[in-house]
Amino acid sequence: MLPKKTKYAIKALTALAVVYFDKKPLRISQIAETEKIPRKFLEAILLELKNQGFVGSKMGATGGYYLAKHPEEIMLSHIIRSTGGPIALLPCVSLNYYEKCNECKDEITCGLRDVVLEVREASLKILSKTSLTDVILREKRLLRKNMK
Amino acid sequence: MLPKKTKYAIKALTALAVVYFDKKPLRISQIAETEKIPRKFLEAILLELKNQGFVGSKMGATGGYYLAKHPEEIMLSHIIRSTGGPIALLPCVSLNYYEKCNECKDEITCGLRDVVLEVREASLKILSKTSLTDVILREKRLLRKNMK
DNA sequence: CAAATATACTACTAATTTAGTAGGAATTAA
DNA sequence: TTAATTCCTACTAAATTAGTAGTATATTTG
Repeated sequence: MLPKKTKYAIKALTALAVVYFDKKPLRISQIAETEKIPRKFLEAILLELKNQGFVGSKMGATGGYYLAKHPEEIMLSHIIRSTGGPIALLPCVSLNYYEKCNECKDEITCGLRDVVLEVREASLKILSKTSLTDVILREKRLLRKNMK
Repeated sequence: MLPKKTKYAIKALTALAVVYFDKKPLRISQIAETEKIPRKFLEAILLELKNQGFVGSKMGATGGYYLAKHPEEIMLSHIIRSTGGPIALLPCVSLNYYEKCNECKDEITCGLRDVVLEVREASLKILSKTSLTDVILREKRLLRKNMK
């Protein structure tokens, strides 16, 4: 499961992506309200996202956050990794949270590892080609579909 | 990530699957040693797997555990679910650990949910058709491949 | 029957992770 | 100068994970 932090990060970045072309920053409290994310927690998350280059910020009155890259360039896999949400089912097949498997004498010939490797690849295939723009597009499609 | 419990469960069941046709039970301590699983922890896990119908047991001297079903019938998805390892990335798309998403006004039109739903389906497709027999087969194949 | 060897079962516990919160410093616009 | 905002450090409470301890119960074998 992804931590809430990761989910909040994706939600917040998507909110910023929606207004990307407005060229005006969005306040933390605005995002917190519309996305129903605890204010202070979101503050910490956005700060981290800033340090990782996803967003930029403007301080002081009329300040706020804005996307630092084009929403098409920000992939869900990037966000997940940067906010500590591992994609792999086991550490021994994780690209970013790799840990040697203590039990296995030989990882290369582990049958279980072979399976979870396949699962990771299937998941990553989707997450690494889905951008913030795609998330917004999906939302729009779903809305249309449910209007009818 | 899957909890260690789940990983240990799969490892232990695979060990039992290997000797399935011997018709003799395997002692906890034997499994614990060869799979490098903490003895007492494995004891608790096997007991749970027994209550869930995966394995049977024989008490007393010469006792131990054995698979209660044919290894081809036991799928990784079953084991993962029964030992508390969620497959989905978010609770709102989990079949067995579903929880309503507090943030979403409408889950049906959530773009993020749409993506993680796709990821869950891709993962499940693999895990629900991979049996203990398949895990052993993969292991054998990997061994041959690495011998050359 | 007694001893040895298993599993069965209940009840803890210690460490880690998660999901936050509190409070003030720094910055900027009006 | 004041109000509004982000920046930053330092906590904290609750939940989860990964076990362990100890004893009861069952079974084989001599």
